[in-house]
Amino acid sequence: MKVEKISELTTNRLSVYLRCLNELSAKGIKTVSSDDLAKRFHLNSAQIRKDLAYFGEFGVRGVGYYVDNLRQDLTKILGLDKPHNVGIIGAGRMGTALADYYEYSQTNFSVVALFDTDKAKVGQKVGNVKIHDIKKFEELVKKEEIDVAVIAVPAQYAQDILEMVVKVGIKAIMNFAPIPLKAEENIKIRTVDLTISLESLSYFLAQPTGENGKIMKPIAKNRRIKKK
Amino acid sequence: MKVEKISELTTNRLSVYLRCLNELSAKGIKTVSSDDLAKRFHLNSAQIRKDLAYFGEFGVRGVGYYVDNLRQDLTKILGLDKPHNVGIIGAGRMGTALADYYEYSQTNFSVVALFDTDKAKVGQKVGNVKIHDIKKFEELVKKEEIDVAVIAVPAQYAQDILEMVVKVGIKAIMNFAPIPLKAEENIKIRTVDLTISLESLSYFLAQPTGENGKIMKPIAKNRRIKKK
DNA sequence: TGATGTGAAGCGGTTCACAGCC
DNA sequence: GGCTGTGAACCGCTTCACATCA
Repeated sequence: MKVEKISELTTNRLSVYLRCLNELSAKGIKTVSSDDLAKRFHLNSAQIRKDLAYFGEFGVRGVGYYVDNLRQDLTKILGLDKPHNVGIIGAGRMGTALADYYEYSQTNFSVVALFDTDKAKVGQKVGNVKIHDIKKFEELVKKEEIDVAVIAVPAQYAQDILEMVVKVGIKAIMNFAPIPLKAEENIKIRTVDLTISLESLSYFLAQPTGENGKIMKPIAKNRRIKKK
Repeated sequence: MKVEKISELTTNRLSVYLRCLNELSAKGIKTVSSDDLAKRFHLNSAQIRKDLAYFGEFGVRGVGYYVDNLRQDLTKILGLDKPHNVGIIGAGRMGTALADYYEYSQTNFSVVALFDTDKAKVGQKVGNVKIHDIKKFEELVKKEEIDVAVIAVPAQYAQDILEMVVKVGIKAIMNFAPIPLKAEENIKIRTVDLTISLESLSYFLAQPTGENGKIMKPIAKNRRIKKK
């Protein structure tokens, strides 16, 4: 077992493995080999083994992995056995949508408060979640034991909001503002940038495609004739 | 200039560069060097130059890049000068939130239709966008010239929906179902998995942190004592 | 002189392939 | 015999460093 730092790519895949195992478990399957798992879900068996090996020896040679044991182990590794309270900052379209979405997805995260500067919104509710004045953020973080913040404000305010959030002691942040945020090393920021995602589809659609539909090459766009 | 295939990492960064240039342009700045750009926005100057070099020679040695020229070039490379019509499949929380969100974000994408199987939803409107019966998908794709699909249905239906979407000739898909989808090579699928994002925060919060707050190492979770 | 464009080096993640163990 | 756990090979992306050119 390695004790080096684990790549986020690895932990993301653990989430995927856990889902796969949940499916298998629901089907009543008791053990699974890395090869079997890989074939069923279009994964790579060597990668599964390597990812798991970072955290311990979960398999049995000649047999594979015990589905339910591994499910429990991954749940614990991912911290999905501990509850967290979420505060969403920005009660605009994105913020309210996320509040609504997360409220009804059964996870270990529960949304306990929304925050906004707009007086007209403060006091209203989205589902069962109340919208508070952003000035009450610190107070609510203490009272509701919020340990995760979701930033869903316009890009230009995002960095300032982040700094406020960090100052209050929150260490895990999900950012939906289309801008990369900067914080210290020990703060975890996960940015979901829907604009970049759309623009990557736009790029794809803008490509000239060959017979087989594959992207052939970029459009030459030189303003000058290349000497070499 | 290279003509190899371009990594998605590169094109994602082009989106970022374009935003940065828009900011500079708004400030009235006319030229910028890769070093300057990198320092202002916490990027890497060599990477900026390399990314741009895939598409042509946009810079002037000894000067840098002309902000407005480069903005235009990137806009064209990313295909942001051409409009696209989007159909969102799944008028649940996620689908309606996205419809609402995208409708008011000024991009070259416009949401023209929502689709659902639920008869109670069909006929209703989200903002200005009507919800249609999923059976009318092909018809609407033709009529409204939809060329981008957003999949916002529960995980278990996502793969089937994808296949329906592809069959109708759509080549660019954004997937919000928490499951990796499989399609042919010439189809572009961009998956945004909010569950994995949350679980990665969960993992982070579950880690034992040292003095400096850094993640020290994974929890040893071996069921057996390691022999070696 | 100053900044680009780019080959080469460096680095991290993935895949291979097999020794070791059940 | 079968499957894990893992060193080694491989591959692709990032960063360096400098020849090139306005």
